[in-house]
Amino acid sequence: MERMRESKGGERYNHGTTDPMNCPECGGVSVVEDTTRGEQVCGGCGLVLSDHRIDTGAEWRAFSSEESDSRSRVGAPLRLSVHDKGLSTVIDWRDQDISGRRLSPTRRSEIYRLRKWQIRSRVHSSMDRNLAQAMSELERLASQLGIPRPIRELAALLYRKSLLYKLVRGRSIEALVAATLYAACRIRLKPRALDEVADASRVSKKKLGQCYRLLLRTLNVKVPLSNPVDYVGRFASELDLSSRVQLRTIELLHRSRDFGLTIGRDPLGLAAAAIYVASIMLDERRTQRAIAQVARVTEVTVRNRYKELVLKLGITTAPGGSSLSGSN
DNA sequence: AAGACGAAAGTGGTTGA
DNA sequence: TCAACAACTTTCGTCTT
Repeated sequence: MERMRESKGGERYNHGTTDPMNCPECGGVSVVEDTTRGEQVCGGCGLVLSDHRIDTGAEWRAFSSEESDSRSRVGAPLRLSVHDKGLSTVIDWRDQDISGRRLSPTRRSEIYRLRKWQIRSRVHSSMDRNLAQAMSELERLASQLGIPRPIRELAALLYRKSLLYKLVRGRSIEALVAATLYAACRIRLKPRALDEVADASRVSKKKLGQCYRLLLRTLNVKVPLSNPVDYVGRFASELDLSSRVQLRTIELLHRSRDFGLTIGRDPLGLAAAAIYVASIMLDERRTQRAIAQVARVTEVTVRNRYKELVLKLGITTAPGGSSLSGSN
């Protein structure tokens, strides 16, 4: 019972959002919500994962459905990718009240003072300044890579955690932001190539890789092994291939995994080669160069994987030349 | 001419002594 | 710390369609 009360090292987990991570203590995934206490507790070892959770439910009671409908709350949802979670007050620069009337001179000087302090207080600590900068970099990077909102929010959460662990010390904000985004994509099974993320940010691939590994080690985040199948959808749509080709590609990848062809191989190259084979099989041929470009590997790698695939899966080249047929 | 193929040399990361 | 190693890249010449 005593164990239930201890919160890990003064750390605060995200409040009011779903934590996608396992328990840092036992790695368990069964998280129990204790709504009366406002706590999130690991069902495996009893560690309190977060306390002071925000009750997002209504604070009023309604006794009829009309009453329930007539009461509501408005406002933007909490967003972790905005440094103050979108909660801060904004004082307009216009000297007008809500209905557009001009303010009296005394009122105006009062608002002027309020505005000044509001701006001063918004970014008050070094941590907030860091967050503000990091979150704008995150937005820039994520929109350049076309990464959807939920993954950005997860990246923001990872960044907030790494700030708590003081990982940014001695590293560039850009590198850590890029690393959190890369990790978030992989956690949500929408992996991007390390190259791709490094290109979009001003961070070298090496730095990015170092930051990423540090992130995993320190935050104890479990990232699923990168699976070539996860790349198929994106590559296929970039190459304008039909869903038939996608399905065939996935089938080929499953079979090649059974043959042990995937061990130690770059998943990007595997996905590329499988797409190449499937595109020929289903008569939607794309060139090795085009596929290699999309997958960010070289044609040589596509060729090598393709050769292995054809050899081990017993796919034969028909006398006609370019058409391939599987032997099941 | 474009695309595919293959050889050779070079690169960065991992492993084991 | 260093050498060996596997996987991958780059480059370039040749063959095929």
